Order: sequence, then C-alpha cells, then structure tokens
Amino acid sequence: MARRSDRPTLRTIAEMTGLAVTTVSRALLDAPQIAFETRQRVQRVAREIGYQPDRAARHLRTGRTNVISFVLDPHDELLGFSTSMISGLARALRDTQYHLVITPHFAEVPSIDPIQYILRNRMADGVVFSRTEPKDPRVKLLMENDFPFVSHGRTDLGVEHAFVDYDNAAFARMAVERLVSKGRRRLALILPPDRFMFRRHLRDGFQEAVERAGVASELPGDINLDSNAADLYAWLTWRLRQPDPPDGMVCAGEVSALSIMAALSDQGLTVGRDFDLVVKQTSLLYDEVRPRIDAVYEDIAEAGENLGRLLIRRIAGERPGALQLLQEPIPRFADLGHGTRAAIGTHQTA
Amino acid sequence: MARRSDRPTLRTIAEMTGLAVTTVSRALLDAPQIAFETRQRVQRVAREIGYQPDRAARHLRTGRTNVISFVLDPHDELLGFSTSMISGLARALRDTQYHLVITPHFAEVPSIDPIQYILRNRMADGVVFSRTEPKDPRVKLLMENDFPFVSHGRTDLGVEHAFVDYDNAAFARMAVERLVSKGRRRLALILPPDRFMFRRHLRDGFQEAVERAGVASELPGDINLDSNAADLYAWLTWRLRQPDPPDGMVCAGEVSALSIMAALSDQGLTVGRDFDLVVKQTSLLYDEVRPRIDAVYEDIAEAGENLGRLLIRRIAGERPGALQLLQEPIPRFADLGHGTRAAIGTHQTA
DNA sequence: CTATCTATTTATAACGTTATAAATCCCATA
DNA sequence: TATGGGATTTATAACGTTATAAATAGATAG
Repeated sequence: MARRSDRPTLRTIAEMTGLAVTTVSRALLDAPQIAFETRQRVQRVAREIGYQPDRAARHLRTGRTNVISFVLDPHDELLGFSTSMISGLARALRDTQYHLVITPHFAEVPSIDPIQYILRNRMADGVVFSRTEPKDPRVKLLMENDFPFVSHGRTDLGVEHAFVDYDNAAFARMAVERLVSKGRRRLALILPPDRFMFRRHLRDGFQEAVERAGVASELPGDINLDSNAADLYAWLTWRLRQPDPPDGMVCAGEVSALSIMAALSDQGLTVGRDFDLVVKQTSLLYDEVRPRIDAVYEDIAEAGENLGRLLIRRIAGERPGALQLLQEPIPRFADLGHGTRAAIGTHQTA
Repeated sequence: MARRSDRPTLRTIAEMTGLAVTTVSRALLDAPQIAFETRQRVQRVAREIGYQPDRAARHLRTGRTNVISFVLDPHDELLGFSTSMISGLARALRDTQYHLVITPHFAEVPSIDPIQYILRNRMADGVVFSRTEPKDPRVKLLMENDFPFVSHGRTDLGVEHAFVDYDNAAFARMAVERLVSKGRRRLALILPPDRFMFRRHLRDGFQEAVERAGVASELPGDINLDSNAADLYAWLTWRLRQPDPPDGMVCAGEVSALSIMAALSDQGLTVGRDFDLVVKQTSLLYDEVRPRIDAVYEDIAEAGENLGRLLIRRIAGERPGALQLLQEPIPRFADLGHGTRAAIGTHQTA
C-alpha cells in the first residue's frame, strides 16, 4: 500500500508550484478569484502527478460525503433487478462528484435498519431504496431527519416526497384490456404481499379495467408474488379444476409467471389457445421463454437513472414535490415480435 | 438532518465529564493508562447521549477507513449468489469495527476497474472479489500495492495470497463417481468460460475421475456456462441426436441445468431413467425442481463468512500464505431426500 | 521532608481539506 | 507621487479524531 507520504496532497502541489495550499485548493475547485493562468498550471500539475483529493478530509471539512447509497434488498436480487437498478444509478452518477455505495439489507431485520445505519454513521449524502410501503417507516424517519432521499415507489403518508414509481395501475389496465381483446372473460390477478404500496395500484387498475370491460374477475386470497413457487403452482393447479376457472391472468412477477406456466402446461392447457397470460417483465432473460407470453416491460435501469438524477437535485436543495416521476408501461406483446427461441421453462414438443 | 452542532463529539463528552478530550478518546478506545472508574463513567455518558465516532475524522487521523469492500459482479447476481455472499460477509463483520460496503462492477469495464477505484479513492481497508482468473490482474495490482485482500478463488500466479475456494475438482470427481455408480458410461461436462480459474479445477477433477473409472467422456467446445440459455439448449438437442450421445452430465451452473433439463425433456428423455445429471447448486431455490436431480451443494454464505474472517486477519498483518481455505463439496443427492414438490422448470405430467 | 517512582491525566500537534478574512500586487486615477 | 480599487494570493482557523510527549497527582522510599 502506498505509504502515507507517497500520496500527493494539496501541499505537494503547492510546493511544486510555489503557491499557497489555499490557492491550489481554490484553483482545483474552480473557485472564483483565481487567475486563469494559475488555474491552468495547477490543474496540469495535479493531473501529471495523479493527485486525488482525500475523501475523508473533504468529508470532515465540508460535512459532505459525496456518496449516494442504494439499499440492496435481497428480495430484489433475483433475475437482475438490482443489477439493472445499480447500473442505472451508476449511469446517473457518472461525471458527477458522487460515488455510489451499496448498503446491504437483510431480510431478518426491519427495513428501517439500513437507513438508521446510514444516518448514524454518516455513510452518505442521500439514499435510494425500493419496495415502499403505504406507511413506510423509512420515509418517515428520513423526513424527520431532513435527509435527502428518493424512493422507488410511492407512499400513503400524506406528505410530499421525491419518488420514482412505475405506473402499476396503468400496467394492470393495459393487461386486462389485452386479455379482453383476446376474448378472455374470467381474469385472475396475482398480487404482491399486502404490505407493499404497489399492490394497491395493481389492484385498483385491475378492478377499474375489469369493471369497465364487464368481465368476471378474481384475486386469490393467500397466494402472492412472494409465495413459494410450489404454493403458487399448487394453488393454480387446484383452481383450474374448480368450477369457472379463470381463462386469463395478470401477474406482476416473472418468476411466479414460470410457476403459472408450469401449472397450466401440466393441466394440459396451452397458453395462447386455452389461456392467456400477461406478465410484468423487468429482465430480458425471459424473452427466451416459450410459449411466447405477453409481457409489459418495466425498465429498471431507467428507473435507477431517474432515481439518481432526482436525488442529486434533491441534495442540491430542490423541493421534494417537484421531484416525482411516474414511469409509463411499455407493452411487449407477443405479436409485436420479441424473443427468438425456446430455452428456459416449459417447452412445447411441437 | 441533524445540524452539525447537534451531533455529540468527544468534546461534548469532555465538557459533560470535565475531562480532557484526549482522556475521553482513550477511555472509549479502551486504551491503557486510564483509571477504571473514569473509563466506566465516560462509556456510560457516551452511551447515554448516543455518541457515534465520526468516521471521516477517524479515517483522516488514522489512515484507516474501517470499511471492507465486496466487489459485486453482475454475472453473479442471478439466483441469490451475491445475496448469500453478502450475508456471509456481514455475519463475519458483525461485532467487529468493520463496515461492509459494496462496490459495483459493470460487465462493460475491465475487472480491474473497481479495484483501482477502491485504491485511488481509499474506499476501504481491504477487499473481497470473486471469479478469479489464472493470471488475475486484480491480484497482481493488489499485491503490488500491498493492499489486503482475499479472493474467492485461486490463481496461477506463483505467489502466495489469501483465498477461499471451493474444491471444484473434488466436486467434479464426486459427480463422475455418482454418475458411474448409476451405470452411466458416456459423460459430458459443461464448463465455465476459458478465462476462469475454476474451469481448470473442474476439468482436471473430471478427467481424473473418468480415466480412473474407465468411461467415455466429452467436453463441448463452444458451449459454456455463460452461453445463452438458447445456445446450450440447441447444442444439447443437436448432440442427443448424434451418434454416441452422452448418458450422463456434470454441470457447474444451475441456470444452465434448467436448459439441459428442458432439452432432455423435449427429446423424450427422462432424467433418472435415460439420463443422469449432477449439478453444482448454490441456492436452495432449485430444491423444487422436478424431476429431482442430483446436486452438490456449495455454501456461498459460508464462503462469504470465511472471506470476511480471513480478510480481517490479513488486515491485522497475518501472512497471506496462512490464510487459505478450501471448501469441501456437500452432496445433496436425490436419494438422500431433499426437496418436496414440482414447481419451476420442466414438469412431468404423470 | 524531599526525591523518586507510578498511575493517571492533559496539552500539543497533526491528518488534508476548505471557509473566512486579511494581505498583497498592480494599475488607473487624482 | 500618493490614493483608491479591483484582481489575485495568502494566512489562519477549523472540521473531529488520535499519537506523542509532557504534566500532574499520589504513593513510596530514603
């Protein structure tokens, strides 16, 4: 490891140029009151010797960490959700002063813990997190502490805060309309667990659309997107044998969609002929799945990029109310021509 | 956000107790030369007012960040590999002075970038990363800078460095022996891409075991674990129609295993009757897969925990040569009774 | 009662940076 | 030749911590 004295500091540059440390600092910060020529010279020398400002000293002096933290939820890690999110965040932070640092969160502790950790230890200047709840305690805590954040998802707290959300209600409406247009008349909806805010949006959009279309609908009681794959499979297998089984389904999770397709296939039903399914898709991996299913795409990387951009503006002091974004659903319906080959999941033998 | 003055510092405690700042610092650090009674009093006051040492000031003064960084590889994110790893690392760091911070790495940049980033910006006191290569440039760079690290995987650089690795050769031997004991006589092996070190271990173990057992073997040329799922499916479908198709297979990735099973099923082959498959498994998700397949488990969380522990000892100055660990494979063969129900993947209708 | 030692506490300085206020320089103006 | 003023540079202090050296108090020995 480079010995302490090896690392160039402002003082090194000051000695090399014969200027005062203060002048060097200001020259590098593009502060006013520095002669153009001086600035040039200082910046050139800094570049030549590979000067890198000391984060700790900066942090100590300015109170700013220049770090933005993303809370990594282990539930989100399947199928590259987090990868896309991180990739989008990094894109937003590129060419800014901010570093991206990821704070892990563990399923066994309350969701507020990583936030408290960030606040207590001054790990960052702002934070991004996912999976909001209607009365999200993280949002409460952060607002109390006047700490900048942008949540991925809305809340029902009656306070204005910065967020980026996907228009799940629009997704559900779009899905229902698609199924109805394909002649389906009894639709089921698989929802995320109770505690999440986006469950409401999905349900509201779904209800609204089925009522408008005048078709029958149902919501399984105990089965949700976080259920064990086996439970979902078992439930649907059972349900398909009951009277008036659904002939169309909306599902907001792609892993669950695989279980649904497995159950359908095992019951002798062919998707696209006896049954239709619209899935919310966040990865491109499942473009490979056969039979081809209707999907509505949610661009997580774009969400990440927007979250990053808004957070920077929030840290700069903009009003939270002005930093709210709703992402539009993008249909990738099967007949629009996506995907190419069968690979994962249930295959048709011809 | 707590105003600067709100936050208690050593000075706050010094004023409250009437002691000097230095004394307070030493009392909290459990340094020698402090009266027992003084130490008690200081620590009690610190606890009462919720004193939290300022990381930046500490870092500036001591040169230590008290941070350990894990480089998050997007390739590893599928199926909870990273979650398990992070969870194990966090377990190792609990009740130590160290914070865990995750540094993202992106597929489009060289693997050395995040390491360089950590070094340049003094992001951590030590680093853990995965997917080593025989001549891994990260290992070289870190050794040159005498920067503490433990790699997940070995290298072929001829230098002693700290690592935790899974005994992939033993896994491959175990898999071959299992297949042979089930009567298989023509075995194929699906390997990771060329550049990874563990490809060699897998191949060596496989070769050794097939030679000892005297059975036929083959390795597909262009197909590997990072191949597109569709390519693997297509290759195997083609291969099964050629002369002398394999009747047993070893696969070191669970996602690929699904494609293999899909291809087998689509060719009318039943795993367990016409064909056998041994998979290296790192998640428990696929306990649900049917037909039941033979798996050998790799405990990633345990690897993470060991990586964390060894890294702390490395930072404390222990010789790298003394910090090397090989993890033993754990068989989870189907007849040992794991898993319960069909759910994801290819299902048998009867 | 003074000198010496030990136990404990404290003053000082420094890590590298930047905010503030003060100083210097150069030139134009009176 | 002063004088004012804008442009530029610099000295000083501070962020919160800890390493080092110095100081103090109390106890023991001579």
